[in-house]
Amino acid sequence: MSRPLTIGEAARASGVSAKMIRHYEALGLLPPAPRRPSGYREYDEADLHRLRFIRRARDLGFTLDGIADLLALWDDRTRASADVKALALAHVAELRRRAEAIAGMIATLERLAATCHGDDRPDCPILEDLAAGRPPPR
Amino acid sequence: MSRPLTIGEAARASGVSAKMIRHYEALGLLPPAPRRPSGYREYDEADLHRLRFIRRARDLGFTLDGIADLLALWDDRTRASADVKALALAHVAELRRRAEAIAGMIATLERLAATCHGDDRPDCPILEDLAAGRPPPR
DNA sequence: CCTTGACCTTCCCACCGTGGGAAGCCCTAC
DNA sequence: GTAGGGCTTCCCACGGTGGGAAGGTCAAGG
Repeated sequence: MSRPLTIGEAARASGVSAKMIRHYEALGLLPPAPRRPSGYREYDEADLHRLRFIRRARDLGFTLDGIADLLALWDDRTRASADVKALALAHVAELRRRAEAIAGMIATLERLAATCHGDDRPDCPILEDLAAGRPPPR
Repeated sequence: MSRPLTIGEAARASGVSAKMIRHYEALGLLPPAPRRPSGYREYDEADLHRLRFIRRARDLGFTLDGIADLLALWDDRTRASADVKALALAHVAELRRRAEAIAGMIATLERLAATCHGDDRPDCPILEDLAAGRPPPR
């Protein structure tokens, strides 16, 4: 039974900035915080829990939309674990797509950089390749 | 010596949308296009070349700032190829950082998903882990 | 010549997620 | 009672892209 926290304290304790806490509340990820007569928001342990949940999910690359879905499942004690797993795996698939895209870029750039002698002469296969600009696929 | 292109034709030929062509011009990545008396922009082969350069650089994940740097080097016929190579390798380093961050997320999520039985029972280690929310590193 | 439809112009607004900062009130410790 | 830090709301910015409104222009066909 501890004293309620101010938004700044909740921010420090959760790793979510005060600015973002207000924003998440406005988005509906958090229930509207109760207010002191002065208008100050108050937070308790349950709110901290939810904030840390959000923080962790963001660290795992979930979008706020995805987090909203996760929170809905979290709030529903009768959810099937399969639902959560499906969400997680769909996100993994998305992350893999991004990773592959990046890997492709790295491969191309490494290949180009390898053929660039990198001295003070001006000719450079990297720029030449960029300039070549093969026919745009779309 | 062909007829100048309209912005729409340049867009189709370069893979950069008309909207983005105007935007890039406003940003200074492209020189202001000459105009017909009606105000229509006109593009020639050199412009197409530059647009395809930008398109390709974006496909390789360069930011518009990075592209501005690349274009400056491209425009400077006396640049040292080492300068270009340094830019490219710095970008590769950045891409690698992103790829590693994503790989970490994937690893964590896969580990969690593996321990989630994924049936219609409600208990789920994925949500439990998110909820646990270890002390925020910052 | 005139209409039609595709194209162009500028302008503003949206997304996502986050931060900066102004103007003004509140709370605590001295 | 005053100083300082914290809180409130509000608007604006970033990067990069798209949507769409309101209006002018072009080419082809009748």
